[in-house]
Amino acid sequence: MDTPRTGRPRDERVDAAILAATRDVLTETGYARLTMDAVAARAGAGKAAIYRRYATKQELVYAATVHDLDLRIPPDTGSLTTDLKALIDDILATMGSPTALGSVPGLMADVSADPALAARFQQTFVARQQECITAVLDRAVHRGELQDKPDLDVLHALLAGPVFVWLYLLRRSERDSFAHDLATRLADAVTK
Amino acid sequence: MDTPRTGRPRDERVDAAILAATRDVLTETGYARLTMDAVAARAGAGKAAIYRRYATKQELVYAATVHDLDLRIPPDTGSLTTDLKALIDDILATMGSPTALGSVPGLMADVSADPALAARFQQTFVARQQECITAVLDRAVHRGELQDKPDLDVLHALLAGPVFVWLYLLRRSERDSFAHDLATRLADAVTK
Amino acid sequence: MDTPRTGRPRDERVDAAILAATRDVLTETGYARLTMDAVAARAGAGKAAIYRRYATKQELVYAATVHDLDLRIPPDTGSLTTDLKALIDDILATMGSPTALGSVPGLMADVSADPALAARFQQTFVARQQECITAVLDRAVHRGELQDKPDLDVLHALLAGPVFVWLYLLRRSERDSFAHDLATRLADAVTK
Amino acid sequence: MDTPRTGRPRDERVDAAILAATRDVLTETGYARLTMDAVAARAGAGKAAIYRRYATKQELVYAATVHDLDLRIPPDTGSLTTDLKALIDDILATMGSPTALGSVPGLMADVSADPALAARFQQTFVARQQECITAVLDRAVHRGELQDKPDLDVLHALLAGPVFVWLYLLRRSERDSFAHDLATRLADAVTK
DNA sequence: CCGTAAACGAGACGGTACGTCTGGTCTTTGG
DNA sequence: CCAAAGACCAGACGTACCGTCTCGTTTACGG
Repeated sequence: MDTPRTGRPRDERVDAAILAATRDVLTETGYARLTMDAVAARAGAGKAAIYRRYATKQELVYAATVHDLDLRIPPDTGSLTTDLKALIDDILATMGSPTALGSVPGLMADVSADPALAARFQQTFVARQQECITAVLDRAVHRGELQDKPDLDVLHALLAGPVFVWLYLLRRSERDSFAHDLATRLADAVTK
Repeated sequence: MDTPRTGRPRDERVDAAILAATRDVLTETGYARLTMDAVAARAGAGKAAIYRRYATKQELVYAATVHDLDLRIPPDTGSLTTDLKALIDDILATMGSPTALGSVPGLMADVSADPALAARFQQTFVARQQECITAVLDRAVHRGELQDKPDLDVLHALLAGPVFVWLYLLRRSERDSFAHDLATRLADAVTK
Repeated sequence: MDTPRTGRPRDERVDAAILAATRDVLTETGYARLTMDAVAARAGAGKAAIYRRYATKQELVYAATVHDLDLRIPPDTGSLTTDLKALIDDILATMGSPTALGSVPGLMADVSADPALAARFQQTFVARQQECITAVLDRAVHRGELQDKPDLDVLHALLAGPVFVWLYLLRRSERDSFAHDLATRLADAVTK
Repeated sequence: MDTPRTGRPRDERVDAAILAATRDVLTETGYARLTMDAVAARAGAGKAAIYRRYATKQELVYAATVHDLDLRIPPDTGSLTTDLKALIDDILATMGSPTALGSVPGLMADVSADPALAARFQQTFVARQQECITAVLDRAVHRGELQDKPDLDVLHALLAGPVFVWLYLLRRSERDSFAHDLATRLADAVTK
């Protein structure tokens, strides 16, 4: 490894302060108006301390945001429809937090512009969502609700896409009824 | 109105050159690295000529991009599934053009950050997509494939969301098979 | 020339404001604590306006300082000693101004570190001082006070050097008596 | 005093390495581009080892430079002119060394900006030069070459100033002829 | 057919943020 | 307690971009 053996170690409180400050600024002003100086000032840190950890502004926002978007495998609720509903609720909750609302659209733009960031996005965010979907589908197969599992990418797109569009583009109907309607229709779409 | 009565009229070739230059720059370098100076230089125009037409960079990109995203009402293909397939193909084609690939994610970030832009986005892009969806659903009801039409926003999210996710996030499976799979499952989801 | 033919011309008031602001900041805080941001703020200008005119901080300070160090040919006072006294007084006045006191030592360091700046320094400041010395010597020869003129560089060093040392290093004796003593001794040194 | 009584004694090799590294960097890149990190790296030392010895960058450069500028009382050569010549040669040699050429102008800027440093400069460098001048003058008085000694500060300025200007500003004529010419004229200036 | 008004290319303007670098301090491990 | 290593804060550096403004010139329309 290239881990240094000597010298002053990184201060974990600085790590935390930087990420917390980033989230604060994102929540208050949104991605477009986030500045590195503002984050540094808020964190009580120097800019060098930030750039020692993250090479660019995009990496910083990525790190501060993606960590909070982490999903847990949804608990078994007894049926495919309710499992999907739980998963959708979880995604809506994480992607709909005040911080996420301010940062995710900008983050998506960064990710689609930077292959390196895109690769990391695949391995963390996308992979994690697909794990959760796989778990739900496996349970449905085990219950006998499904004969064969649909293409994972298609189902992923069918689940995450509508949530994304509703959160960042439409946001008109009531949230829970949207989640319920979506879960029901997805179950139908999958079970044919 | 604020229509001027006298003075030199706007040169339409400048209009066209600006939009063409914007699309070129978007395609080559993407939204993040598009600069107004680059567009002006490419168009052989001054920056004032751009700002006379578009108040901000966002408006310029919006105008250059959204015009090409315009959908036509899909022709009647005889069934709901094939109608949906045609609509999805159309959306994939317009949103998947080289220009759109470079600009849409950034444009979405702008839209979600600027309420004024969001309103215009609703009235043009979103409304147009929903018109097409409504036409397809009406035909399905008329054919007797559907009893009652689902909530428009939910179906819109169900259709546009997966397309968006596949284009800008996943893009792994083959395009036509994705479109086919998605159309089939949407038809199932709608007809129950 | 590479003078641009089109475009907005430089605003002379900005030129003046930048130089005036530079002199103000030099006088108030000295060279070591002068910052480009402070100059820009004081001038009511953007940093780009400064860097469009001066490539580096050194060039800016050089331009702002050297202009004020310009000497006039001393008037004929009737004798070599009094001519030298007048010249020394002039140098003491220009190099001893509040702005010069704050900037000259730093400027000398820049000049001796940057050959390009040194060349310009030779052609303006140094050449101008030597013109004045030459004029004084010529008059002395014409009066018959001198048979042959001493080496110009040596006399230049003999005149400017002590002034420099007194101003920036010693500064203990009373100024006019120093000038008088120096002028007398230089006249002796020259006339043998 | 703040002399430590216990613990590990300072490593004299580190002392030497720091000063040697400072002189190397000064010679190679000049004062303006000397950084503490560069000195530390070159010395194979940590920055703390430097700051434990010198409070500021200025003090470090001062220490590294001034030590080499130390003059010895010039030996009696039999006449005022030759004594002055010997002293001038010594000053030219010390202030004209590669290290001094790179550091003295910057050092002068520091000294004139920082009263504390100026005081130490007076007590070491300036005082030492004046000791040498005094010794030369005393000998001249003793020989009967001089009736009364001139003002020490004025003579100091008359001697050191020209040397400084020639070394750092003009540097055109041949060195030894400059020294000879200067010594002769100073002797004339002093003896009237 | 001439004057007015607004368009045009070019590029300077004030302002803001970027990512880098430096100075001087602090904190670790190890001798 | 001292050593090297290197993280820390603060803040200046020079660059890039935005949206505005100013130049000198060109081009339509109305009187």
